[in-house]
Amino acid sequence: MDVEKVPTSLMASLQSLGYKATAPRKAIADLLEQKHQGFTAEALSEELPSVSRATVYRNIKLFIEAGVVCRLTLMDGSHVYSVSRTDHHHHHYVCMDCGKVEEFRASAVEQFVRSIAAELPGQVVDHRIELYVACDRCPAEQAG
Amino acid sequence: MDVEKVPTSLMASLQSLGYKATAPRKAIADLLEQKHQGFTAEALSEELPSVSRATVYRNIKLFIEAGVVCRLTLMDGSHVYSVSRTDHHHHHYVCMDCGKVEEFRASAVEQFVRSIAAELPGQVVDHRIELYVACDRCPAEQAG
DNA sequence: ATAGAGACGATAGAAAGTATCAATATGGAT
DNA sequence: ATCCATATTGATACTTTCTATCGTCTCTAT
Repeated sequence: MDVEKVPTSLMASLQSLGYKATAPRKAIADLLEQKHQGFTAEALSEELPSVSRATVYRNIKLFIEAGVVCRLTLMDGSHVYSVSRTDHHHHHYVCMDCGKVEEFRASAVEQFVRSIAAELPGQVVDHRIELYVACDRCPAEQAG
Repeated sequence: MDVEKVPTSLMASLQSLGYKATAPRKAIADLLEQKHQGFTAEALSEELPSVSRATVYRNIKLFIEAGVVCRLTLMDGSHVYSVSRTDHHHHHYVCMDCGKVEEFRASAVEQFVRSIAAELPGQVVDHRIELYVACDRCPAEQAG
């Protein structure tokens, strides 16, 4: 289990895909840089009243496409988004109470996926692993 | 990786929780017994025009509560439901093409989850593992 | 400075699921 | 077998989350 920080700015990652550096986009990127909890699209939109809701949704999609934001599914089926701090394939655990999201990598999982894949007909195209936790320090960690 | 069939009827599983055996409920249960692909709530509703959409949704929730139906999240974030054929804790793989859902158990995964849990602050409350596959035999397997 | 692709805001609409509530059906008690 | 309390249903309105449309505006390459 390890995580490597990749400090490239979120805006830069969109620009490298050819997307323009517009003001609303920068505002979203700047806000995302601060985020260390999972967030809903709606909440993000509310934090940026100067940016149209449609634009917030559009850009979340682009950030996901660029690989710098991930969408998680909570136990109730709702979605939260999380800024990715690593370049590498990884999975997430989410605190059900404070919304904090952490990334992990574990070769054991990937190995398991490969071994399952070998037993199945066809190809394993992708996989998703999510852990839902109740972190001990929630009350102390409520922040952006 | 193994699967144990539990042939108890879906209706019986609701009745054992104290829910009544109504005609719409039976119709839903009967249809579910046939299902070997994942399905959306909407599609199920369309297959049962004699049952109100609200009743279909309500009962899917009850079947999930009873542990005989599971909700999966596809890669695009949409939800499909799948009839569970086992009593035991398990995970799923879904064919992205034909919608077929299979259950698997693998002690390696559970062991991994325990080992991750040991490294985290707090408790791992739950976990979800989903594999997305493209099964070789899709065209031959399109059926209810 | 300009032009054209890309992006934006505003708003309407789609998709998926939930709430409300009057009418009905079920299952246990009699 | 009948009755009754309560669970359940259907119809519909509503909510939430997200997408499409479209006319206008803004980047960025030249």
